[in-house]
Formats: sequence, structure tokens, C-alpha cells
Amino acid sequence: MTDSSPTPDPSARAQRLRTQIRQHNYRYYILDDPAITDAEYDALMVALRELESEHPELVTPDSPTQRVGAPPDDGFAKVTHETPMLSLDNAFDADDVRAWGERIHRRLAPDHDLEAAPLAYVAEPKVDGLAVALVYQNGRLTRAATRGNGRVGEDVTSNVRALRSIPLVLPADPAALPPEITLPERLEVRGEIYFPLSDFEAMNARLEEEGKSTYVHPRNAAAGGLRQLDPAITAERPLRLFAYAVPEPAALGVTTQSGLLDALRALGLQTNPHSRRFTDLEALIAFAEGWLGRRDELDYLADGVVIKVDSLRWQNELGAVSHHPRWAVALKAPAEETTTTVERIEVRVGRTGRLVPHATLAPAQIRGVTISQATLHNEDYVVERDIREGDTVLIKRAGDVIPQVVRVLPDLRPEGTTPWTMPAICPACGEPAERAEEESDTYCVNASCPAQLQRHLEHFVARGAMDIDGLGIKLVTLFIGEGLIQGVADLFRLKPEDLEGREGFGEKRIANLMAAIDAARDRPLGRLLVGLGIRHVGGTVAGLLARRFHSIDLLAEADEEALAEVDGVGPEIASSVVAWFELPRNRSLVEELRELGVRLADPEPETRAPDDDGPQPLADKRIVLTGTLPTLTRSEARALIEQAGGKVVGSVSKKTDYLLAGENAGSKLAKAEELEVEVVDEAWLRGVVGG
DNA sequence: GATCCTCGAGTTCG
DNA sequence: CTCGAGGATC
Repeated sequence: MTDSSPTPDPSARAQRLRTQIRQHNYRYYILDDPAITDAEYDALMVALRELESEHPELVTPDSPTQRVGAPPDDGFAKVTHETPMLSLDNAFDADDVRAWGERIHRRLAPDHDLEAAPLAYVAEPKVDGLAVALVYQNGRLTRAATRGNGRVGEDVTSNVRALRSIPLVLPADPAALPPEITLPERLEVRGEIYFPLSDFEAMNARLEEEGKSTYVHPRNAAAGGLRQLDPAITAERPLRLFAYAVPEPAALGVTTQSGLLDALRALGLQTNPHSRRFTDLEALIAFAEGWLGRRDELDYLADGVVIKVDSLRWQNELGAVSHHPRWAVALKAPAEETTTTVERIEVRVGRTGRLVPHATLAPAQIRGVTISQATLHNEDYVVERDIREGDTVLIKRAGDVIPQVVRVLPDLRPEGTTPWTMPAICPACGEPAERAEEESDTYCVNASCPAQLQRHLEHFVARGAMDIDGLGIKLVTLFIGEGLIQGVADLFRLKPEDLEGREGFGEKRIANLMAAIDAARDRPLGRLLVGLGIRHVGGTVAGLLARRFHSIDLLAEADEEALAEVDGVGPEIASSVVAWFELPRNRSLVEELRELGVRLADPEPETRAPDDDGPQPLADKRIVLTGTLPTLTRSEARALIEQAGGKVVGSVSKKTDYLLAGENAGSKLAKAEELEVEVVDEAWLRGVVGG
């Protein structure tokens, strides 16, 4: 065996074994050049384990034997990502990529001579796996979290620690680390965890042999593996990671995406071996399209090719919109399509009264998932494609998720079909339906339409609105069916006696439900406004209105002009709000809710006038943010500014009052100086807002 | 008037 | 996730 000369000192011997094992992991996973057989590797592990069990005091938390720790006891803790994990903008063909290239050139051109220093890009196949964020503190893996919704993910540290392909310690091989790369105290690495296809097939073959059920999709198997409550099971799945991003790359001493990938590799993390740098976008497109056609040569599922601007400085200047960076785009592989037949087209009624045509399909498989329904959106969608009952249609899963009818195959149309038409009446209540001239949607305008009422109640109790725990679609349906409730106000009139003696309603459940309804009386105004279902008023707009008006009475009195003064509210939303409060039935609903003890106002700080948010030192000031601030994130700075009455705008112009600049400020700083805009820093902001 | 971005609403399957 | 449409900005 490799460790053939045991030293008398167990501590030194343990050290040596650990180093050997780490090096073999590194060779196996990163260099793809194993120096020993699996059996030899296992023997090293056995030796280390024996040594550690004889000398428990020698066990260190980062020892390879400690990968599988205690299973988490209940579920997974939530982790908030300090820098949100954004998704990628999609391109569906080469022209979309060209348009993206032109957009970023247009954005950078005013401030830079792009002729002299052409943009470079980095492209690599896009792995269809699970995005994760790994945190290394002083080189030790201390936390691993899933992407989740981008802002909050799940803590899967103990599971990720169980994966041999992910180093517990960085650098994995100090000798291979070039001197110019510095390991910061805290390093967050982002990447994609995936199930290699060869291993996936082997696992399925084994499961089948054992008579167990197999996995349909490698991503599900990888996700299932990561979310095992028992990390020992995770350890059996040979999941791998491609690292591709670091939220704060400056700390690593790199200036480009390609340099970042080199650094990650030098630290011992695997990166996509097919990553390539281009200065010619056309050459890159050829490369990307090449991979789209040869996806099956890869040992992982790829759903496209990721393209990024190479320069981190330019990435920084391009910035991001709310859910994707401007400096990257994913050229998506065409979604897998298949054919099926339309069994029926029916029309459903949404809570707004919108009539939505819907196709029931003969069940069809796409990538192992059975599709049996698809939305047809609106009248135009069906009529333009001339989709009829009985038709054979091409379907796909848009974004690999939402079933979509792409087009009809007219040659396969049976005899005797008739074109589909939007019904003139609401299928639920039979009242006439209306479609405004310039709109694509048809509405049932009957305010007492039972379908709308049902949807409305479901919405009222849902998360995001009044959030009544334990009250969902099922109970709403039951309560309406039994005549217990006819509108949202009736929810607050429910008494325990109404439910007693019903099947499934024990004492405990009734008490819980009553408590949940009671708790809903005290929701913030914004949530109540969401629940009321005013057209164009969702979570965001409701929050804006609540912040400005504080109470439903003041909101009800506001005219269109006053409403449109709120940033984010224009004429459409304003008129929709006014129209809602003009209806007598809505006014009386508000009165009923008031009598039933539902809170209709947000508490105001004592010293405040109704339309004052406290001191407004930055009232009407327009401020641009640039660079990295010492302690505040961009969104925190934005929140502070807005709280003080200021407005954060995207680009420097004559109308800008201040430029709030941090480190690595780029063109905005130059522009501000040119336009003689006052440049300020974080300390100034804290001073002004009294922070 | 064009362009970019954000928001609301409805959406499927496991 | 996708669609359509509203709003901000230049």
C-alpha cells in the first residue's frame, strides 16, 4: 500500500494519510488523472479511519473521514444569499446572441473605445443541474446552500461535505497554486452540482437490478441526493461540481472571467473543461451552436451554452436588472418537442374574470414527464394557430417547465372539425363576456360570477395576501359548497359551531383554523390590498400604496392625480384603484371588514403627518450608485436613500444630484466629474440619513 | 416614440 | 416560466 512505512507518531501518520487522500481526490476529480486504483484509495481511507478510531483526539473536522457527519435533524435551514443568485437571460438563436452583443456594446460605447480594446467573451456548455453557493472560510468549507429562489436557499452543508468531488479545504494542492492567486479569508464559490450521465445510468441499472424504482432525470436524482436528510445516502451518489462564479472576484486578485476560472481550478475546484475565450462573437456563436448539436457527447445534461463578458470590470459596469445580469446570456438548446392530440378545449375563469382557454391533451411524455394539459392563454393564441379539438399538435415544455402548444399539424387534422371560438358568455355563470377593442383578454364582467368568487376567495386567503394558515382551495370549496361563506367578509364571521360535527374537523383543527383567521385580522395594509384583488395591484404596488397612504380610508379618498404621484403608479393603476373604490359593493365590503375587526390601516410613527415618512433629507434628490461600497450592499444603500426621500437612478446625467461612489467606480465616476455632479461616499450617506 | 425594465396574473408537474 | 401590459426614462 502507499503508506507502507508507518511512522511511530500517529499524529504525523494521520496527517500524511490525509494529505495523500486529498491529493488523490484532486488528481481523480480535478486533473482526471488518478494515480492509484479505487481499491488502493479505499485502503487509504480504511487506514485513516482505523487510526482515527484508535486515537479519537486526532480527528479534525476537515479530515476526509468526516465528510459524512450527523444528519440534520429536521429539514433544512434557510440561508439568505448575501449576493442574490440571479438567473440568466435567454437567447433562442444566433440572432438573439448578436442582439445581446449589440446591446452591451451600445451600453459601453459612450464611455469606452471598444475599437481599441474589443470585448472578449467566455463560453461554455450550460449544465442542467443544481446551482449552489459554497463558502470557504480561511480555506475551509463552512457552508453550502442551494440557489432556492435566488435570494433564500437551503443549507445543504452536511450533504455537500459528503461529496468526494468537492474539496473540504482550499487550496486542494498548495503546490499547484500560482503565487499571484491569494485566497481571501472568506471565499464564496458558485457552481452547478450535477450527476454525470454515465454514473446516473449505472445507478439506474443497479436500482433496476435490485427491483427498486429508477430515476427519470439526472437533475432530480442529483437534487434528491443533495436533499437527503441522511448525508450517508448523498455520499453514495457520485455528484460533481463545475465552479463558474465568485460574487466578489476582486479578492482573488483576478480581473477576468477566464482568469477566475483558472484561479478556481488552481484552488482545486473543477471547472467546465470546454470553457473557451473568444474575441470574435461570430466565432463564439459557431462554437456555441456546435455544442448545441453535440450535447450528447457530454457526460452531463446540457441545456444550452452560457456566454459571459470576460472582463470583470465591464461586467461590473454593465450591472444587472432585477433577475439577471446584463453581461451574460444563455443560448438555449431548443426544447424537446413531441406530438399529441387535443382532446378538449375548455374555458376557465380566473379571479379577475379573465376567460382562459385551456387544452386537455392525450397524455404525452417529454423527458420522462407526462403532459396532459396546457394553457392556451387567450382567444388570439388559439385563433392565430387555429387550434381545434381533435387536432394533432406539437407541444414542448417552455423553459423545460410549462407545457406549451407550439402549432397544429394540419395534415393530421381529422374530418369534421370546426374552428374554435371564444364563447360569448361566461362558462361559469352564463352572463355575457366582454373583450375590449385593444385588449387580448376576454372578461366575465358579472361581479357575482360564482367562479370568480371562488378564485377571489382562494386568492384572499393565499400567501402574499391574508395568508390564512390551513385554509386553502379545498376548504374554500367546501365552505362555499356548504353555504357557509359567500364572500371574503364571511370568513371573519365563521364560528366554531359552524364546523363542529363535520367529518375531519376535530376540536384541535377548528381551534387552529379560528386562530389563523383571527391572526389574519391584523395583517399589514399592503397584504389586505393584495387580497382585495384590485386590478393591477399585486404585492409590489400594494406595498407602495400602503406606504404612501397608510390607511384604506385615505386611499379611498385619493383621486387619480394623487395616486399617480406615487412612483411606480401611472394612470392605468390609478384609475383602476379609483374605479374599485367607486363601486358601492366594494365600499360596503370595507365597512363590513371594519366592523369585523379587520385592521384597515398601518400604524404610523407618532410624530408623522399622514403623508410624511419621517425626515426627508434627500427629498427629490436623484442619486446614482456605482462601484462597491465598504459595508453596504447596493440594495441596502438604495433602501437608505429611498427612506430619506431620495431616488436611485441608473445613469449619470445633468439632472443627477449626487454620485454615490465606492471602490472600482468606472465610467459613471468619469461622467459625473465631467458633468460636475457632486461625488459622495458611503460615510456621507450615513451622515445625511442620520445612520 | 422607442426602449428597457418591472409587475401582475395564470401556469404545470412531482 | 411566460405572457402582456404599465411605467420610467431618454
